[in-house]
Amino acid sequence: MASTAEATRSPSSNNQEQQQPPPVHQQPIAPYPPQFNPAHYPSLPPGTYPFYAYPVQPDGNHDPNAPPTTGPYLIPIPPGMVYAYAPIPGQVPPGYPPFLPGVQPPPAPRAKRKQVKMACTNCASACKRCDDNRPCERCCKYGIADSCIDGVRKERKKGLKRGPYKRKSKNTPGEASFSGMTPPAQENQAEQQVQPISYPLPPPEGYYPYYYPHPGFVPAPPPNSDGQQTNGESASAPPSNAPHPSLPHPPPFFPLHPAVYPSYPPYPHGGAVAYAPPGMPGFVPASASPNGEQGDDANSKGKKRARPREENGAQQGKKTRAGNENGTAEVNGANGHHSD
DNA sequence: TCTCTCGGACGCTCAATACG
DNA sequence: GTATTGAGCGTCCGAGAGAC
Ligand SMILES: [Zn+2]
Ligand SMILES: [Zn+2]
Repeated sequence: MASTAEATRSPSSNNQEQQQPPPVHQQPIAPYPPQFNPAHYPSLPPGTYPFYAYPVQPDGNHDPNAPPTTGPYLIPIPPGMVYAYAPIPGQVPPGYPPFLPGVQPPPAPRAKRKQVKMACTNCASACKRCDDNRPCERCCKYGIADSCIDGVRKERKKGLKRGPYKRKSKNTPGEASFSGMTPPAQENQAEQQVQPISYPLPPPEGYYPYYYPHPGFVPAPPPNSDGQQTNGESASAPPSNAPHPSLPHPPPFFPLHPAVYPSYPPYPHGGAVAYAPPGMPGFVPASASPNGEQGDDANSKGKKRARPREENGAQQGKKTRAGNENGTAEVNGANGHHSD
């Protein structure tokens, strides 16, 4: 995408430099403009706010803790058209514009901790992060590489009776596929009737879905003097500006000029992770890669930190560890901690 | 400031259980 | 047979303490 606030507007907005509108994040939120049929979008949950995108790392990961590179990216579409959940909810990295005043970002979901399959004995006994290399990084760092070996996993006990399982039925109609991708703030709102939506691609871990007009399209320009709707195929528009073939004619939206909007890099694989309502012609995820690979392990895992460790027990349905909290931690040798 | 210790949160795995 | 559950067993976060 065109990176900063510089990159905005439609191709016909060449003479806008003189006006210098305020940064997008300082402009008021407006409803979807009429040319965007609201019926095509899920209703906007309360607290939605303009979308900020953050730079990606060279490896394709999207690290909100990384220092800003070229400054904040803002969706290069006129303000008011973009409503989204932040890709990293609840956070604005230092140096980035704040969320709109009075707008409450949804709480950040807890980042999932990634474990190695087997920690080396040194790291295991120190309760420190290990890696898959031998010697591991920590052992190298502390000069104990020679003793960096895998521990031995205990065999799990067999034949333990468990009693009946509770069956938690899968998605009942009406709640289904949104679950797990819905910001907690929205999930609580019973009145927010959410239609089951199946997304063409799963978002990278930690991302919420967001909705906005495809970044490659802007509202169609007003009719010309003939009263005819112009389109990208007209002589006044460059050929590369042709409307998406799937769009009705005349197209409701215009593709952006690729020179103005060359790409959409804030997301892995060089494209935005966009999820359009099903059946919306032209609203194709910008990064819907031909091979369908996206949000895979390689780019979405293992990058997150900062586990907010305050709220004890208020886990999202996380099992509680019976028997460990009350001094019986060593039963069965499980959690075999620091046993000397 | 760095390293070590360690309580305990939480991830991963897979046997037990449920179900078609 | 496959799918799901949920506990065993593991990793490792992060606070506190001690050493330098
Ligand atoms: Zn290690
Ligand atoms: Zn090691």
